Amino acid sequence: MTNSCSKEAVILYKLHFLNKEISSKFEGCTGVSQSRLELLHHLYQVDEVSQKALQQVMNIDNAAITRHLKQLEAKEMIVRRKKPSDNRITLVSLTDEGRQKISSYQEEKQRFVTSILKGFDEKELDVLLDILNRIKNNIKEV
Amino acid sequence: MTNSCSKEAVILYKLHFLNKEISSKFEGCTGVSQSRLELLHHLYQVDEVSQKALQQVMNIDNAAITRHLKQLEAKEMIVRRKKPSDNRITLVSLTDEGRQKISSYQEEKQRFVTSILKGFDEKELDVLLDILNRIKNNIKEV
DNA sequence: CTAATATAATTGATGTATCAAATATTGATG
DNA sequence: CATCAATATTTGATACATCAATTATATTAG
Repeated sequence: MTNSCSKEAVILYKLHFLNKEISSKFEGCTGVSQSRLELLHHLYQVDEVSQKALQQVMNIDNAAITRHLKQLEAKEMIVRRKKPSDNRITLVSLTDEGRQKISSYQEEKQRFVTSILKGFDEKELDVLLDILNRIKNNIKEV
Repeated sequence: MTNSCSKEAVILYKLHFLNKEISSKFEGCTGVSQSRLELLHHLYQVDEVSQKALQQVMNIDNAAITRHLKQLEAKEMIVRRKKPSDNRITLVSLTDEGRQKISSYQEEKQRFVTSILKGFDEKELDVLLDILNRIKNNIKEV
């Protein structure tokens, strides 16, 4: 892959590779997947949300939300109830146990991310953030 | 996700998000997944390889290789045969049609990656490459 | 030579994502 | 009010990855 490819192609390849590695290690270190923790993080910041709202903020498929929540419900980390004023809508909220558990996940995550970005100073982090934002904007136009 | 998080955590999140977007658009633009094209690219550069060797260079699970190849074989893009001197080993090679098709995939990929990295000059690409390499090295030690 | 071990590939179970179709409920219109 | 359209969620089919167990073959030690 490294030879006979444009520099851009190598970057794309490395991004892909990196992400696979990160996802795998993330789960190993924190005990939860990135997506799952992101979902929990959103719930952490509110009292109650509809699945629809969750789905939109997470930019993930409806079906995936349903399935995540089903599992989290089974583990008693969240509760769901129908919105009284509109029975189409399901409202989701964390249980107390859920809320507690997230704190420790977040700590693990912070430890993880610090080690991944070890050796980067503030200025470099900003450069990287800027790069990621620019790529994100480029993607939107594809 | 953007609030109440360390800069590092935001970067991790954005990397994750970016990759999801890229994967999705990549497939839409090129008609093939990143992994699949990477596999084909490796095959493109050699005459014949064992599945084992493919698996190692791609850093992907054995089972995933088997299943990719099964599909590619069904589409007549590759052929497989047992290595005569060791029947445990399966050797894989592209068909002529496979070889042709890859060329057009690669063109699409180049178009795609160029648009994703639009606005980045040579020096910035090097900076990004360097960053990705450093992160990769950090991950190895986690 | 035969039993134990190692290697390569495959298969089955599982996790997480997608899309498309089905279901339930609400709202709006003739 | 009856029907039709819109909205939220769920389910089923598919894709692609993992791990663990299985199969087939080769190698090695006794």
